[in-house]
Amino acid sequence: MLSRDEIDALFPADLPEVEYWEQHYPPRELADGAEVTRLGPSPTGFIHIGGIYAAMIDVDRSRRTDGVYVLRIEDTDRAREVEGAIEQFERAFAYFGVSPDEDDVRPGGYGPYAQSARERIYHSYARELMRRGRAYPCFATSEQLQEQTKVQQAQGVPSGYWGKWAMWRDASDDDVREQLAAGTPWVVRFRAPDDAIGSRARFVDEIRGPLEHDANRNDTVILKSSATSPRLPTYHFAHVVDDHLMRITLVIRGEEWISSVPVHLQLFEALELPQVRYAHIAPLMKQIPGGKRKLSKRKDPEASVDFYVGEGFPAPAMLHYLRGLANSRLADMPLERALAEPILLDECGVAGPLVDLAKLRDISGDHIATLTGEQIAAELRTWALRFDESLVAVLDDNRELLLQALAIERDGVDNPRKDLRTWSEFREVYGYFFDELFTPVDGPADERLAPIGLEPDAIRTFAEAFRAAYQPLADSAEWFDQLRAVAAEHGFAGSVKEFKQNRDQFVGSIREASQIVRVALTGSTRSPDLGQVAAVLGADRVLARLDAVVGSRTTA
RNA sequence: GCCCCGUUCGUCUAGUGGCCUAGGACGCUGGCCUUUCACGCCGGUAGCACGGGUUCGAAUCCCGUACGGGGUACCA
Repeated sequence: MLSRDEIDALFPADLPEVEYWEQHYPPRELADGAEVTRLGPSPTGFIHIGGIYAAMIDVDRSRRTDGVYVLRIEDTDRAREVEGAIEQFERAFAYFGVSPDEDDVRPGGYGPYAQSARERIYHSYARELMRRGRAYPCFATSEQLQEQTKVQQAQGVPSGYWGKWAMWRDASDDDVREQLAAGTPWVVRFRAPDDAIGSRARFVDEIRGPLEHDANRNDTVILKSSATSPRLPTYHFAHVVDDHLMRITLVIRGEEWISSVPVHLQLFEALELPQVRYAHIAPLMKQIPGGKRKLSKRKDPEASVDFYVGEGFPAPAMLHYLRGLANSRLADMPLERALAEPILLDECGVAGPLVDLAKLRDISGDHIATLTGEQIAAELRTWALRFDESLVAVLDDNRELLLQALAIERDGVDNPRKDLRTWSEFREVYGYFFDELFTPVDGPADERLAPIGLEPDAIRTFAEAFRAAYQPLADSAEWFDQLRAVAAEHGFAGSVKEFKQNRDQFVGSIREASQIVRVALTGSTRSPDLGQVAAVLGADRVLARLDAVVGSRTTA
């Protein structure tokens, strides 16, 4: 082992001792039971919906216990960094109400909160480990390591840097000095405990209970190689140092980390630091032919938070859905209560759930149905500002019309319609109220009229007659009576039942007649009560749209 | 290869040895309500991965197998 002076010479002379950091980041003064949680995203592109899922649980645990939720940017892999990723995080977290209590824009005394800015801290601890003989420099090249892995695989022994394969673990001081003097690039490796091989690591996971794993035998890298600053730590080392110094109590992270817990435990022990507690959550999955897999950033648009925000799923609906995934107890509650109730770790599922957009849409529709027209107008506008610029102008120019349209079967009704599930659906579901967003049908043969199942001639005839007799009656029942009257005159049965009993005697039933008018006015076979729609539209629009069905032969 | 985590209706799940001829929700679907579209209401559909144990009794406990996910990186 190198002398203390030789080890210290590998680091800047003014590098603080670990005691300095311990005092600089003292234990937090929080009540008993307060949880300090953290999320450590890498700025490698868009934020994954799983990140929001984890953040939501972090926020819940910390707020419930009067603790703190910290956001730490894990940017130790500079090669994968993407420009603007941090701003994107900020926006996504704000949208879902899971902004951190502490990060670089809301410093809390435990920063900096980006790992790339914490280099000196890691170095202090790495040097300390080296002084204690618990870490050492390694000069192996990646070619050497790859070659060794091949040999290990051929021999059927576990691959890795351990036992006799750990070539620099017990190298002579002279060999080390020689490499250092020659300027060979080096990394710092942790010296796994000598008794690790063959022993087991045991720990308790807050979600899964007692877990057991082979103890780590690898001398894992803790400081990566780099000729110039920054010489960054690996995840394992950064996790231990940061989570200790930030005084994190509860680490909630993906289950892919379970296999790494043994090395983390060894690191805490070697540094003589108290352990954090762990909760490993199941990953969000996606259905694929023949099975399911983890939602992939690259392949699945619905893995991205942008997808949900862009589609216009309201944040409360998303949160309700995500909470239900975490604790199924919450899925069955009304939204407001589901958001207020705590997320319990021991109730979290252990198998990765599939993200079910049909279910999300259902929840979203339920939520929007509880909003007032004013609220919908406001939310919709906020969404459109970002994703549908041209819609904003239409909404602003027709505010009264918009509110009237939204009021149909919503205001003062026991069970509002659930026709709007996302903001992006607005154009499709309510667009026909606005001339700017509506394309009138193109004659009786327009394909939008096809689902009714009548001949174009019959459609034209009825539309023409209805148009001729049209009265803009305000009362919805009276309004519909005139439709019934015209329908009866033109051979439509008064009820579906009547029509079914004597098909040959009728052109269709009141249903078909109504649908002709519905498609004429709205372009769709689905819409709220026709009388109310017509009242909001106004007589001029109604007549013009009926004319459009009749077609060029009798343009009004 | 080795190690770890998992596996209840299509999906999310309840279920911790008898309350389970397995409950709820979404989806799909039949009907009712209705002058039209919906909403709502009532009903239906469909599941304990497989094989051995333990037990008077197992979805629940044990063992094995299969399948899925993850780890075995100077990625996180």
